[in-house]
Order: sequence, then C-alpha cells, then structure tokens
Amino acid sequence: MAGKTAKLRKRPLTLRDVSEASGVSEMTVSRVLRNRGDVSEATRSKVLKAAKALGYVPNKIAGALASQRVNLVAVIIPSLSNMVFPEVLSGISEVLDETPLQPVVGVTNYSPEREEKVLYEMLSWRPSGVIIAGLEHSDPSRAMLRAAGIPVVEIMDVDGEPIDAVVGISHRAAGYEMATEIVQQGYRRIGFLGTKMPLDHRARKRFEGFTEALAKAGLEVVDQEFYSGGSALLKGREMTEAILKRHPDLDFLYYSNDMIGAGGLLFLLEQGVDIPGRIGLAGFNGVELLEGLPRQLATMDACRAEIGRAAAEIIARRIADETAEPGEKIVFKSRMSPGDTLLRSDSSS
Amino acid sequence: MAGKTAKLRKRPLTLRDVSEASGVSEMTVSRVLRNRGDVSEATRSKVLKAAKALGYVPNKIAGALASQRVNLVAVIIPSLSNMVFPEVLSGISEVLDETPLQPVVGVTNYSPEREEKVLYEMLSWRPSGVIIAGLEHSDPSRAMLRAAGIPVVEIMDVDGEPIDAVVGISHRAAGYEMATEIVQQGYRRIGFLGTKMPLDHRARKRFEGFTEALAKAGLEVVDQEFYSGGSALLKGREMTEAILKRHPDLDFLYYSNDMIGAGGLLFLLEQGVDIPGRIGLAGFNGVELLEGLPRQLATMDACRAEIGRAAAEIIARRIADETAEPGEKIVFKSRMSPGDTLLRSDSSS
DNA sequence: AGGGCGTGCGTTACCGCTAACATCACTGGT
DNA sequence: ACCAGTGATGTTAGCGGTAACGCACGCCCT
Repeated sequence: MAGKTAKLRKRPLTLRDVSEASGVSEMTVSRVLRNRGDVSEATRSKVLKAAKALGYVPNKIAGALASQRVNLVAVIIPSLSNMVFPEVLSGISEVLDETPLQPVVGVTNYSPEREEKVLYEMLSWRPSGVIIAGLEHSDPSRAMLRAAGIPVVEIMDVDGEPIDAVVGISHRAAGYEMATEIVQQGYRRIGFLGTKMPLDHRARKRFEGFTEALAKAGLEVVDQEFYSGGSALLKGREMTEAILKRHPDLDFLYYSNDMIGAGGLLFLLEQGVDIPGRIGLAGFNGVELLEGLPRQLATMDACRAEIGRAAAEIIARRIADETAEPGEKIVFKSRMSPGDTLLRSDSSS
Repeated sequence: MAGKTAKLRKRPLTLRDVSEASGVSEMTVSRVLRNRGDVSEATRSKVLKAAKALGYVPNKIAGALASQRVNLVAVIIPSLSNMVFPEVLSGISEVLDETPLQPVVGVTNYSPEREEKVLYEMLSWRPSGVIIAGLEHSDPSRAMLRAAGIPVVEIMDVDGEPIDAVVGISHRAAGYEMATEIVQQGYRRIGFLGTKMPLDHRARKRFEGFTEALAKAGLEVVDQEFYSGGSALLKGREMTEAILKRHPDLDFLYYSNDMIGAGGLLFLLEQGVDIPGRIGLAGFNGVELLEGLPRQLATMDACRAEIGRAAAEIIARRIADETAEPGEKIVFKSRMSPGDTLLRSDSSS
C-alpha cells in the first residue's frame, strides 16, 4: 500500500476522503458502504479497499440527519443492579440483533425526575422506538412519549393505562396468586418483608394483590419489615430475624424479592428452623441464584427474557411496517414455582 | 393556552416551529435552549414558553453535526450479567453526571468479533471518548481506537500494553497475592475452579499469577474444574463436589469468582465440612452478596466503582482540556479480605 | 433506425442545527 | 455630535451524509 495514512491528520475522515481515494463520487461511496443501489463489482471493491485502507468509519450522525432514520431503540429501565433488568435487556438484544436496530439503555434509579431527564435526552437522539419499564410516568414524560410519534412499549407490568403497547405480567395477580396458595396451604400468620421504595410500583402492586387475597380469606398481614440499600441477602437475614423477634408466631414470610428471601432462608436454616413445617417462605422473581441454595425458595417467575423479546418484537414489527396496529398488549403468565418452602406435604395441591 | 397543538402533526417539530411560535429567529431559539450567548430575559421566557407549549425536544443529531460536538462516552464491557460491570458503570455515571457527558453502553459478550462490531457502531456516532474493558482487542479494534482521535481508557486490567490511558488492578498480582497467602497459611493441596472462558483474560491472568506464586513455593495446582453457563452458585456446588470426589485430599479451593465460591461454601457447610480447618476457600471480586452468606468467603476486591470513577474522570478531564496528557495509568490495589475461610487460627498473619 | 429500458454513476438539494460574522439600536464619554 | 463599545438579534454558510432525480451508455426488440 502506498503509505497514504498520515498519522497526524487533523480533519477527521469523511466520505469525500474515500471518494477521492477511490476516484468515484461520494454518492457512490455511500452506496457501496450501505449496500444500496446498483454499483458494479469493480467499483464496489475499489471503494471498499480505499475505505479500509483509510480506516474510514461512516458518520451516523450525518447519515441519520440526512436520511431521517435512526436505528436506535431507547430502552429505559430503573436499575442495572437488580438482575431482572439485565435479563430483560438480553431478551431485547437477542431480538434486535436480527434487525438493523440497536438498543440504547438509560437508567432512572427509580426516580421519576430522572426518568424524565433520561427520556428527554434519549428522545433528542430521535430513536425509532422506546421500550420503557413500568406504566407510571410523570405527565411530561407521557406527553413526550406521545408526541414523539414513535412506537412505545411499556414493559414489566400490565396493571394500568398504557400509552401505546404494553408487555408484562400482572404483578397484582402474581401477589394474589401467591397469597391464595399460601392460604390454601394452611398458613395463617403471615409477615411481609420488602423494600422501602414507594416508587417500585410493581412491588407495591404485588403487595396489593397479596393483601387482597388474604382479605378474601379473612386474613391480613401480621407484620411488615422494610429495608433500603445494602446487600439484599444480608438485609433478608436481618429483617427475618427482626420480624420474628417481634412476632415469633409467624408461620409464613412473603418477601418482595428472591434476594432477601434467600437471605431469610439461609438465616432460618442456620437456626435449624423447620421449613416449611414451622414456617413457610416465598419470594418473587425466579432468579437463577436460587438454584444454588440449599433449599429451593418458593417464587414466581417474572418472565423477564420473554418480556424483553416480545417488546423488541413489537418495536421491530412496528418500525418495519408503518401500518402495524399500535396499542398491542401482551400479558405473560407469571409461573408459580413452589420449591421446597411453601407446600406442606399434608396439603392438597 | 390557544390550542395550537395539532395532535396529528405529520412533520416533526423543529427549531423553526418554535421560532415561528415565539416570533424570533431560529438562532435565538437555539441560543435560549442551550443557555448560550446573550438573550434578553423577555425573549428567553417567551421562547421557553413556546417550546414547552409545543413540546419541542431539540434534535441532537442535527446539533451534533453542526457543532461537531457529541457529548457521548462509549462504554464497552463484556457483560451485564456479571455484577462487576454494572458496578463499574455506576461509578462511571456518578462522575459523568456532573458533566455534560453521557455514557452509552455496548456489550460484547466476551467476543472479540462482537467487540469489534460494537466498537465500530459506537465510533460511527463519533463519541467524545471511549472506556473499554480489558487490554486485549483485535488489531482492527485497536486501529479504530487509535484512529478515532479521542481519549480512550482501558479499564479493569493493567497487565498489558494500553492504547492510551488505563485504569485497573493487576489481576496477575491479585492471583499471586492470594496464592502467597494460601501457602503461608499452610495449605498445600490446592484445587482451582473457574470458568471455561478462554477469552476472560482477567481470570486467566489471575490464574497465571496464582500458579506462579505456587511454583515459587514448590507447589502446583493439584486439580482443576471448569464450567460454563448456568447458575454460577449451582455450578460452584457441583464443581466442588466433583473436584473433591476426584481428590478428597485437597485442602484448599481457589475459585475464579465469588459466585461459584459461594456455591462451594454452601455445599461444604451442608456437608458439615470444617472450614477452614479441613479445607480453605477463596474467591475473587468482593461481591456484595457474600455479606449475607453464613460464613464470609475469603476474596479480593476488584475496586469496581473506583475504576469506573477514575476512568470517567480521565475522560472528563481530557475532553474538557484538549491539552491534557494522554496515556495516564492508574493502578488500584486489590484489597484482600480474608473472611472466615482462609486464615487458620494458629498461623501468623 | 428508433424507441424503450435497465445499469451504473453523478448532481442537486436538502436534513435541523450551530459557528461565525453581520446588523442595529442604544449608551456614554468627550 | 461623533464614534466606540456593548447587548440583542438576525444572516449566511456549512456540518457529512442521503433521497431523488438526471443522464450517459449499451442492449434488445420491432
């Protein structure tokens, strides 16, 4: 190669550089690089060679502006440290990888103000679609989403009024179902342990469904315990100890997530407590971690990957086909997995 | 408000719409929206009102193209499911939140090909800087990074030749140090359990440092066990059982990450094995989860958040000040935390 | 020979915004 | 009264691509 690659170039490479290097017009280079339109095999390879030699990387900013197309999908989630969301993300990526679309992630830390800001930032890049966790958004956020004129899929939760499409499970139903099973197994003195996050609407809805089912059986939650921050596993231990100290007669503990449930389980096993004979346990989420525990915690699957995949499919379809119907709604069924901490041998199932 | 908001607008909003709605030039609107240049308080509020009424969201694509400035920092990591990376990310966000910069995450799944593709995609958005995990990249990737003419910070690992700046710990040293301590505690028949990932260079380097220190003491790893996929906690159990079945006389197990270490720990505790009397254990990473275990697993902290913060600071500094020196190198010291599974009471410390 | 058509490439006019400079009305000093 | 200085706004010319159309040229058919 004629050493044309001046190491200390000041001006960044553009199509023009490639076009000059290969002796064709910018338009032709553009066509080659995008595999669009007819270009003869001869010019095609000539251009590709030049582009590679220069180390040219197309400028999507200019491309997007000119073509009015941006192959980005904004994905807005509350957190990355709760493993639920990375799992949803991988479901999304899995589907989008088959398309020209690309996910871009924004994290809100469960804060509506931050959600609004993140959303504004993302929309200012004019993505082709939005996937956003939850149905609860500030009014400006909802307005932005509506005004954006792009497909919006709200995920994780279906208990509420969607803006456009929605994919998720009913957390209310999940809580209800779990409570029903708990009652049926004969538990009567039930404690709840959860996170001190008024903005985790899904946890709240599970709790609401839970208490509703209890109420139907004439029961209510005997005591509650909340935490925030720190190692969930450790908090699960501590809260379990605390709640049982206050109410040693509790016969069931419902945890708002598997991590604290696992902490409670480990704690009780160490204490030599008979599970589920003396006390039953259940969590929520179906995290992979549970498989490695000494005892399988009862839980309900949140259908994370499925939700991600379905949401991405809706987005992909809507973008590929402008005429596709908006407002689709997909409800997954949260599967109960009773594990070893819920079913009492003598009970019917 | 005079109902000017036509719900079914086809053409998306632009500066021009705002400028017409507020009776000033586009330039003035632009100035207001960016808080730049002198604008009288009167026009400022007039413009802001119009923008809000219309629900205008600036188009960063056009803005970036015109100003030749993109306030994005590409962050390229192997995975989101290994909690290490979300923690690094939050360190990065923490720092970038104080600046106009914004992180954009790309995930490679430990695949060099995918890394190359992700990098190409990200660079085509012309980010202002790149933070990328690891020092091992394909030649084209390295070339792209060099040619991009932007600050690059390689993170997590410092054992190798950086492209530009680097922030991390020495995994080789971490492995070495752990082995040294193990030997000093009198363990002699040592097994290694890790992940079957030839492309996890950091795990490899820890292992190399580990065996090197053992060799210096005239020892070598007695047996090894590898896994891939699945629940790490469960795999830790299974591998521990398997390796001990083959070599019941092992007196120490070194796990390449805390998750499988925790699985092993739980397994051995269930078996009633005396830890660390009969057998010692150690992992790597200092994950928060460990705090909730019945026994504290010996581990070494990978300084995740610190690395994220330091990398972001370098990027921010380099972008703010063009003249800042490239090639900075920050080495954190991986702290050993012996927990309850390494130190034998009768040993010196 | 002329018309119709497909192929391969170039030209032109933007996309929506901003840098840089131009303009214009004041203000104040002398 | 004149000019420089300043503050508030407008004008022009791109940024680096792409859509849409234009235009040779060769080919086939009649």
